[in-house]
Amino acid sequence: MRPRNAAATREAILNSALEAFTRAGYDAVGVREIAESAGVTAMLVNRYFGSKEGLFAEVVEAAMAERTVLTDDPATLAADIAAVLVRRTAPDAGRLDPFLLMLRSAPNPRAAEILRAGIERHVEKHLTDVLPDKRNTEGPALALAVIAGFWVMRTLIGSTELARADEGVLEAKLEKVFAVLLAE
Amino acid sequence: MRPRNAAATREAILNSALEAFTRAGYDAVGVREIAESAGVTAMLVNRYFGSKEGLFAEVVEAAMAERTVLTDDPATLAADIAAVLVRRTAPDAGRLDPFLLMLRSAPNPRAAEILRAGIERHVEKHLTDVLPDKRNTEGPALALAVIAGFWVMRTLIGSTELARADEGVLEAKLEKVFAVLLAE
DNA sequence: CCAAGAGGTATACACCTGTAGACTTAGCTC
DNA sequence: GAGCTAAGTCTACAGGTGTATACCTCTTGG
Repeated sequence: MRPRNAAATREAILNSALEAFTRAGYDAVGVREIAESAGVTAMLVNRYFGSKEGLFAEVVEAAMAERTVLTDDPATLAADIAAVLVRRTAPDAGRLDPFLLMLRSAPNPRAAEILRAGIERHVEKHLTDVLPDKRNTEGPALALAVIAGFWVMRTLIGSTELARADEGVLEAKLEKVFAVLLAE
Repeated sequence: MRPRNAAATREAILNSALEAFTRAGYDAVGVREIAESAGVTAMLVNRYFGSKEGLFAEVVEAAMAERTVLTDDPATLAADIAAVLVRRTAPDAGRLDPFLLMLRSAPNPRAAEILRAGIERHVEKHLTDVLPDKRNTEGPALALAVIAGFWVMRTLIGSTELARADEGVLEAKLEKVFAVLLAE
């Protein structure tokens, strides 16, 4: 049995919740399930985080705050995003990405609102900061939409076309798309 | 009370289910709720459709089979898709689109598989048929990903940037993206 | 050494879930 | 008008949901 340690237990719950919410989405995961994975009772979760919704909010905050933007060089940004996107959505890739967390939990309206705030405050902001042209505000938002859509079709839906396609071709086409959106 | 009529009742259940699944997603809707909207008992739903999953499969089939591709002219295809996409995802638009059905139900793996089959057999096929270049098979799949992503961010998440942006600008940028993906 | 408080658990409630089996009732045919 | 069959309903079950209240127990400070 783990020694009593509030901070460590909190962390364990948070990790367990991140894994579960990312794997199955907000609605499909029970508080008891998260608690058990953390070696703890369901009620302790609510004691530390107030409610399932409060826990989710902290998970989102932690997941989105990690810097995911890949380069600071606007010239190679489109190519970098395309490459990382294709790699991370590959059928054999590890499945623990903020976009998965978002897409699997977005159907719940309260979760969606929390996600919107997190995305805008962190991910979208990171992307905007790298771009030189501050007037192109739709660009980052549309780029995130493309990333989200690619995740949906390749991972959630499991499109056979996107699974079969040559990754080099996908990457090249996506790079063109991001170039169009982030340019000017 | 509606006169006894199996065909009409089936139809009523199907309509009610389409509305409910599109509004809330597969997991968030109960069979009782669908039944009640159709003026019927929950058990009748299962009697006609075997199970909730069977009902969902029929709903998806019906929703996807409706031809949604807008023009047969490849020259104006990119512009048409962009225009309709922006219009249908507008904040005040009616919310009954196959993409919403898909995105809200995709977190459930069994629902996702049903959706994948429906998408590929109908929507993706329609789009592919219009294109002249039969070797560009990733194009339609990627275009669907972009459409899905735009729906997610604008409707499910409620991105403030995509809500605030000028619709003409969004449409223009999306047209460029679809042009890149669907060209040659 | 022992009490106080933090860390954690047990029990319970009110409600909802999909669906199986037995039942009732309305409508058409003869 | 009687009777059969299709259309539809009732009851029930086994389990799961989030979370509020009351409780226990380990660790630490005096």
